Amino acid sequence: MKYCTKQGRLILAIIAEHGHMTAEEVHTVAKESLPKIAVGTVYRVLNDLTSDGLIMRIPVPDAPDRFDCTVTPHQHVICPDCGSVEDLEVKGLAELLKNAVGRDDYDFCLTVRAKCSACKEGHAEAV
Amino acid sequence: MKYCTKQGRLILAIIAEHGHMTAEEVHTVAKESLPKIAVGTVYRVLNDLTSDGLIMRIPVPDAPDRFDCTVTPHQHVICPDCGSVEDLEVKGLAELLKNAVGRDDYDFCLTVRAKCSACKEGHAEAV
DNA sequence: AATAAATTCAGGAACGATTCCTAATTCTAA
DNA sequence: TTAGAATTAGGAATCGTTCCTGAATTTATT
Repeated sequence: MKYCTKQGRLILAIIAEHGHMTAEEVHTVAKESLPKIAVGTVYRVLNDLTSDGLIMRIPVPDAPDRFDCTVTPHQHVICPDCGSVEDLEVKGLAELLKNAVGRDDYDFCLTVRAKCSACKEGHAEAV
Repeated sequence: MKYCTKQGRLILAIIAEHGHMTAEEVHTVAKESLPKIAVGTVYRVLNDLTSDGLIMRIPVPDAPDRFDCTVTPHQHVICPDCGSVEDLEVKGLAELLKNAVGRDDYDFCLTVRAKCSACKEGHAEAV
């Protein structure tokens, strides 16, 4: 239980409060409380928390991974312009996938790229 | 049309023949025909081909991207052990997603992590 | 509480995939 | 064939992330 240290508890709290943060963002916020905390520590703790299932990693193509504390299975919509992340529930996805893959022992990750409402209004074109 | 050069045509042909290759693999094969071809060229051409829609990029979390010449929309199963990639058709996925996202202007990428049959037999545990 | 052993950390170097830069090469058109 | 444009090779630079090392902190033992 690596997250039972000062740094670990802080990082877990940060992820719980804000969602969908990159490791760098976590580091920035963490430094407010622990000014000397190192990037390496943040990455290590994030990895530990992920393997313990307390947070989940959101791999983002062509951008730094993000971390989310929600345990409920859900997907993500990423804005290609500003990089913001929103949760997305796709009902029936698990079932559909199980049929397609033909077995149970798998992991998957689905990310949708779509402009967030803010970026959509600001610009003319859609993705 | 950047792929109308010697290098471009070669790379397109390589992707068409083998599937799911990483840029490095493409480079290795390409050097058999064009020994002086540079990695940068491979990456640039792959990007050009991708934006022109002639090939598709498969982003693989924690591993180099792969490129596929199939244009039919389909997903991929990646073996966490050996890194091999297989195609996967998930019927009804597009429709399901359209409903979840609530609009049309989006891109998405779904990758499943599951042991390939070879790796599954070799080892005891499933993912 | 003092000390030894173990864990965790900060800091920074190293890494791998990819992009960017520049000078040299190759193509194009007249 | 020669100027001008486009593309290349080669390698340096970038960026997210991991790895390494000695220092700091925690834990266990007495």
